[in-house]
Amino acid sequence: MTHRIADILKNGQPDSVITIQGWVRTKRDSKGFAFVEVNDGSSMAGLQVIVDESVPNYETLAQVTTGASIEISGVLVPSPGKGQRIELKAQSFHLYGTSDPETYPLQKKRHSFEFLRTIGHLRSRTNTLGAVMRVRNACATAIHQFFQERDFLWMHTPIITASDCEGAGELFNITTLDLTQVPLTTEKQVDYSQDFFGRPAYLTVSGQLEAEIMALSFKNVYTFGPTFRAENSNTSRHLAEFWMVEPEMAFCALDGNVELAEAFLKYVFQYVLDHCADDMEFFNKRIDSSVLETASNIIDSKFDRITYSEAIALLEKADRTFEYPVEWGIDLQSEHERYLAEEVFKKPLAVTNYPTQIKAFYMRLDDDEKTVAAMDVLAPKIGEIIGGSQREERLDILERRIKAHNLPIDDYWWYLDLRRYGSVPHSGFGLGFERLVQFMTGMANIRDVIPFPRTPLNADF
RNA sequence: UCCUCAGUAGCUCAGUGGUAGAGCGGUCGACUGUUAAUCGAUUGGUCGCAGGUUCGAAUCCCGCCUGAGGAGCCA
Repeated sequence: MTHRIADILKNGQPDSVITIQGWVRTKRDSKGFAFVEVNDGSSMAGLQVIVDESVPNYETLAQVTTGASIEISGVLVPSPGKGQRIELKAQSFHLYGTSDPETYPLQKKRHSFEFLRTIGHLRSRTNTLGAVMRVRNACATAIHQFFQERDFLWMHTPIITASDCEGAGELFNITTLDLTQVPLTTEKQVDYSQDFFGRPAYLTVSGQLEAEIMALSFKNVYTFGPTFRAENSNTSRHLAEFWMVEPEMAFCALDGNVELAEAFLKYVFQYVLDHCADDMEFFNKRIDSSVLETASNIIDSKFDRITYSEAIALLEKADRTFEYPVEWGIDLQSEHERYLAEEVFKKPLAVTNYPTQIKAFYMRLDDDEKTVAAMDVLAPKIGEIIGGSQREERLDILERRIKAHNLPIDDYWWYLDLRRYGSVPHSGFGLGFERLVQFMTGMANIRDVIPFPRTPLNADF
């Protein structure tokens, strides 16, 4: 039986006989003995192992270099050196796979994230990416735990969609047609009747509409899965393939939606602090010295709530000029969102009731019809982290709004049916999972918080 | 997609018209408690690609490719 290094570092007692398996991070040689630091991905810190001449096969230690895979058995002893409570005195070791130091790209020194992206198959062995992946895993666990504790059903909404009526962003077309010989109709259009689904098909850009179907059967549901946008956007906040969390609640108005969003963020941040303390300290020390403060700020402060109109009033009386001028009716720019979250409130806030013209057709029309029941949660440093709304549940108004947006109303037959048969007020929101991990860790680039980022011109690994 | 910047050794970078450089890494050696070990020696190049100007180009000009930051769009 082998031991997990994280458990040994935390609970390992002197004189215990243990076996570990992992990858060598560094080796420090001296005459007659060497220190080997081994990491198995279970924690930020590795276990320091002392191998001296008395160990069988000592001569093969020369091949134990950075990146090599190894199994070591020995006795735990208190460490006389600084930096670790205990260390492993090796009695035997087995070298599984060597790692040629001439060509192994990871060095002991710090690498740029840009370089690490070019070695996506090895970067997860670094301190930072290791910490990111553990935090990412904890976030995902926290999300499921949060919703499951509240009896939300996890719903697997489709990844392939045959209607482009979701209306958010550019879609990836999927097809089994021979692209070197595309069948054409008599009107010289692509003849999709010969394609796999007999019609154009795409990768999903949102599971919301299907989540609404499920909410109107099970009351509270959530989706958590991959989402695709074919936008040619090259920023530190966009991916072509990302994961999205979308809760949807029946018999729930906008207030309940804001309450859920607040409870959700607090829960996830607390969970990660509880389960990834070392990793979070690492981010605070090496990546962004404000992540711990931000986390406690999220957990401890009651989110403020203001309407869009109140937000505009605050921006208009701000003693500074914005690149984008402020007036009622504009969509809030990132500079506006950051001003509100970072300088006015200095904590997360929910902005509600945006102008009808700038929001999606499915958001519930307010009584004056000038605004809709939308909500965005704005956070310091990151801006919008959650976007959601109460959905329009009134059939006649929804039909009117679909027409006003010049959308093909026949495509929405099933969405309208939900308002025809047992319609109820319902609400939900969407959260970009990678942006949450970014927010949590302080990582500047979204490509470094997902194992294998897909962006324009980049689909390696 | 737009704007700005960048691309030189395995990595991080210096080098603004005249012999291709440094630190780190790697290799070899020394060292009985290291922690980014230390010390000594050594190794290492299609200067992104293609064209042009020039006696001479990493350096100046044109085009392209790739990356980063910002913007837009958004999650």
